[in-house]
Amino acid sequence: MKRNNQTGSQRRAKFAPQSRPTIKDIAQRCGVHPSTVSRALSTVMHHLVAEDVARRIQAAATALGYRPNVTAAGLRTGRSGLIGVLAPDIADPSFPPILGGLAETLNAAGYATIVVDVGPQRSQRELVNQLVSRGVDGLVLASVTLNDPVIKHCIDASIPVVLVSRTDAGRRLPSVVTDDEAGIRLAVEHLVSLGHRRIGHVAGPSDVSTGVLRRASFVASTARAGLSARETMIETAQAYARMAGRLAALRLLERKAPPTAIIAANDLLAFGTYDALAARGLNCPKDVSVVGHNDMPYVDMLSPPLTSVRIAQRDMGEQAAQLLLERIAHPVLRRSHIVLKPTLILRGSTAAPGR
Amino acid sequence: MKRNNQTGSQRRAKFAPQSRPTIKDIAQRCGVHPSTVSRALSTVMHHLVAEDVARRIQAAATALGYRPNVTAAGLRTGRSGLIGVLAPDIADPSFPPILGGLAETLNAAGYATIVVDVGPQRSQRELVNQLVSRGVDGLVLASVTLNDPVIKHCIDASIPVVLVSRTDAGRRLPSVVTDDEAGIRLAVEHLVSLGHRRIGHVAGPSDVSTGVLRRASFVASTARAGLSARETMIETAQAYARMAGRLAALRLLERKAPPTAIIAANDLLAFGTYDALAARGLNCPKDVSVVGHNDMPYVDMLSPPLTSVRIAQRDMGEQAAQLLLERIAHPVLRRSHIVLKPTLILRGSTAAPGR
DNA sequence: ATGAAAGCGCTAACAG
DNA sequence: CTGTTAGCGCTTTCAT
Repeated sequence: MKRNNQTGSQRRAKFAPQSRPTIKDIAQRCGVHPSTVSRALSTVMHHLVAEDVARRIQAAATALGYRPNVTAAGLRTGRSGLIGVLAPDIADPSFPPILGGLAETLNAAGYATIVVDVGPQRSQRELVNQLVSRGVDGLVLASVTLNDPVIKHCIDASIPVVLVSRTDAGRRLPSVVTDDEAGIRLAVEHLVSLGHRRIGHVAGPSDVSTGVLRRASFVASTARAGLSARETMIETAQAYARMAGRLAALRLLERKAPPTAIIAANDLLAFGTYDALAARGLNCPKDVSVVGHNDMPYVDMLSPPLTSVRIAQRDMGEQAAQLLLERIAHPVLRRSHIVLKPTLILRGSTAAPGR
Repeated sequence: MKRNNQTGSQRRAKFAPQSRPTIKDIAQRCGVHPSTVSRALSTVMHHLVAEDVARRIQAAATALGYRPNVTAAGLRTGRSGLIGVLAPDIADPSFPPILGGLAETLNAAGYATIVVDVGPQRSQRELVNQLVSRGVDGLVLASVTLNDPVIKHCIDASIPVVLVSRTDAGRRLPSVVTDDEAGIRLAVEHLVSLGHRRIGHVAGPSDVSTGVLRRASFVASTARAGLSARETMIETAQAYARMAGRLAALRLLERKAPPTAIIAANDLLAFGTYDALAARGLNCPKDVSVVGHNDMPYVDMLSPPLTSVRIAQRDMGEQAAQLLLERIAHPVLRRSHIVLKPTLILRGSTAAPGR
């Protein structure tokens, strides 16, 4: 049952781009023209070929272990079947679910994804260019800042793009995000209903949409709940990272009238807030309640289990993929911004103010 | 300052594979032959072209915003610059660090990675075939089972492959793994030194190397420490997942002489063990000590903070990438198996046996 | 140092 | 229904 390598090895004398059987090998073996093979193997052109010939070709293909060279096909058709994904930080546990939703939907449509972790300082422009060089058919950006130059770059290059998780300031590109306003409102209302009045916010970076929108919602929601500006306080974290959250939370706790509850703009910042409380010998939730955002996997295992705003990450990924597929099919720049509703998951980190 | 699209749009009358400038456009603009442009833009062939011509070409390239089509280049050279990575579960927080190490090293060498999440039931063979269809230059498998048919498939197809995290039974492919034997031995010695004698093991799935090796080490290490077979007990989890860990741990706790300490084959199983203890109203570490494995990010935030065997994930990724690059350069099947030393990180989940 | 020519594997327009 | 022809964008002989 050993395979015949003859045809494969004779060809390609000078350079050896591919050692697997090609459409030509099958054609030769079946005594037909390569294009007939191409047609027989294509689902869409399949009907143009005689039943029995098609069967013979199929058989030969499997016998030779033929695998189409999608790269070559792509060169011809101009579509690579590749989607580039730019992620802010793969190590952030809130990202995998989004990626899961993205990949599943895109795979189902025949696309593969190239995920690139945008490092701290790396230029997204350059990364986009590299992906374009690879011929990606579309881009998912999970990493944009509010006035990111990459937005204009993508628009100029007229690449199908969808933003996920974050939007740009001008809403120039289609996006799928969570309702940041609603998420923080839920958190504020919950804390106020527990009796908190001095509430602090560990805000996310001010150059990303989630950071500013959640912050704005904190201001608006606390005001609507009747809290005075003096009772509410905000410290901004430099990054969505545990250490940055710790530093910001420490600043909140140093105030003369420190908060009895802290809303963190994301769970990693909430982790840092836990650290800050521990460092100050404060108990959560007895001394200070904490609410996170994103409801990362396993935050129920913390001590205390983290009350957090759950966002539909997987859904977000799926919808973004869907939007991108539409965009690829119809490159019209109709704006569409999908906003998903969050829910508040109550756990042990919030309680009525102590004392 | 608007770009001249003439050349780009005139060409390609019938189909429109690419709307960006090509090597031809530059050649035309500079009054040279396309091959000269190719040479001028290639770092290795660059010396074959006159200094000033090269400069003119470079200038034209940047002016037009030229991006080489690596797909076309790949078709010609037979190398795509793509590496496929098969992951068992992207959502598992121990994976991102490995991926980080992989991607960084491979990117530095000019490769991009396509990460594919091997779902529960999906055939790895088929996924490998899809990646081969995409022309990947090499494969990193983080997902192999002990007698995985995909191994033979890859060997037969003579694709450069490196295993990471797990090995196959026959050690037929190069691999980078942690020293499973040493990791569990550290855990056992630690617990024995604390005074534990009845120790349980929540073993990983018996079809993956980490599962059986850690289990074997548990048996050997406890024996070497002088524990009898009656004092040690093992329950196997069906998967590296929290729920599976919970079920296995519950079985351990149901024994007539339950363990005073449990070593989980990985942190996710340790999470499940925490759940089981909580369900039985037992305190960790007072009633039962727990040791995890992998030292996932943020396990220090659990209650109690998880004592865990730390493995050098990032390093693992880097070394695997290195190995793969060598393998691509020299496809000789010299076996090389890199084993990284783990360390035990002591935290609050282990203490002397209670009462 | 440069141009000419060929071709990687595949698909699609055009004939018949 | 099938063969012919052409060519995607690029690299690499082979001649100058």
